[in-house]
Amino acid sequence: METTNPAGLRERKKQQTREEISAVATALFSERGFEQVTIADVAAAAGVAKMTVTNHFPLKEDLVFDRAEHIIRGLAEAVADRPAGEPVLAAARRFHAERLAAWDPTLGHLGAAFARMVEASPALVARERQIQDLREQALADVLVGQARPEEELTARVVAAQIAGTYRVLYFTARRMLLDGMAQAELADALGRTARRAFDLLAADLSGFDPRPRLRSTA
Amino acid sequence: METTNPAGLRERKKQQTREEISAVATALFSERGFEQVTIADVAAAAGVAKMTVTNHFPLKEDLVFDRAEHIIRGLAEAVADRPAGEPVLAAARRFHAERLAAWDPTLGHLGAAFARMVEASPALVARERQIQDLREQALADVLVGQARPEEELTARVVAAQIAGTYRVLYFTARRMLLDGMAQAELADALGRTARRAFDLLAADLSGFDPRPRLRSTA
DNA sequence: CGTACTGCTTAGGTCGGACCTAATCTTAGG
DNA sequence: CCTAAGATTAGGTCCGACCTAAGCAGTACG
Repeated sequence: METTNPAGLRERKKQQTREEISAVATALFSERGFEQVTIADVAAAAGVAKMTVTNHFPLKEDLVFDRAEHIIRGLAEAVADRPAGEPVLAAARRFHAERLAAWDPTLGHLGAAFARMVEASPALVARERQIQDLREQALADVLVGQARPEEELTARVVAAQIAGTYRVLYFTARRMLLDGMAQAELADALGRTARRAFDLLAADLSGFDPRPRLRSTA
Repeated sequence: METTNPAGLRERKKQQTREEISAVATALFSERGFEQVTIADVAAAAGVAKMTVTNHFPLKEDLVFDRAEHIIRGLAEAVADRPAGEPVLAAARRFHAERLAAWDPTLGHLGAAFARMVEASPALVARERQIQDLREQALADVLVGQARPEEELTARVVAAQIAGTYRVLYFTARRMLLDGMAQAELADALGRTARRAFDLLAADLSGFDPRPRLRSTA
């Protein structure tokens, strides 16, 4: 039977094919742009059949975001597995700090070339947002599952706030990259920004009004 | 010249065509399901050329969400035009209450049949989320534009929190509809839920932990 | 009041992504 | 070995997105 032998030759070859395709695709995409490369191009360049590409990557966008599952599940699992007594928000904050310390690029810092490629393609931007929506969904599912029925709304609002903060931090990292910030500086800047963002999350923002003074109409 | 005569016969005919197409499409979609109807089907049923459909509705999904622009801009404009001295969160809360009082179905209560049609189609669910992301973007643009540079992060976090709350309320309305709640009850329930959600937004949620007591692993 | 212009609509395409079926080949396990 | 499982292949269909050129119906202006 042997469906998922972790080290079987079969499985290794499959992964090898998958990574070969992914590597070739990323190269083509950053060279010519996502929309200017067809799946047939990728297949030809990788020396496999078109169907093999779509078997490994059901959507063309998956060729770029091949760690989507990891991004989607990570936060939800970290919150689900948090130590007893740790509030949800603290767990989310800790998880972000941990990922940042491990320099996990799924927080948004996959490199300037990658960032430029994504921003140049509406399809990739849309897919990126969808992945982050799914991450919010996964987190909400965990929280709703743990909450009493009368807490469901609170659980969903908390999930939205946490996922929203992660999203803001993700795009902030992207903007820093595109502005040409060096990696050494980026790590520090991201850490500081994350601390500020999570502090804001816990703070009372009901008085926020960026326009209290009169200024000429922007 | 006369490019946009508001009451011209030309313009009226165009709107008439647009609405005819939209009506025919909605009927076909709720009858057979979104994916089971092609653009050619819609064109044939409406008695126009395929190109006419795609001229009025660049994406197939636009045949369903033809008020997208309205949804996207409404919140941002309400916040941008808020009275002097009114905090952002208060404006967002007031706008939601106003739209609910006017029974504006873009808050999520477009009818159970509509809700079922959307939920049955991955493409429509994705488009719906994208519209809500664009709404967040629009709000963030307004707030960032009004804020001082050092307030930018705060502005983005606030935008994410408000848009997140709107999204939670939207899907809560959807769930109520799908659960078969009657319209009379729905109006009331939505109002109460909205008040609770906006209260949560202002409250300190940093202690939220739906699992403080030990329960057997869910 | 007729004519020229504008721009909505039409016809008939191309392109590419998503999906399908059946055949082929390779490895794992009996 | 030899068979079952499953990865890969070949060759196709379908349909949404997009294009160009031509047709046609209101509008504006002389």
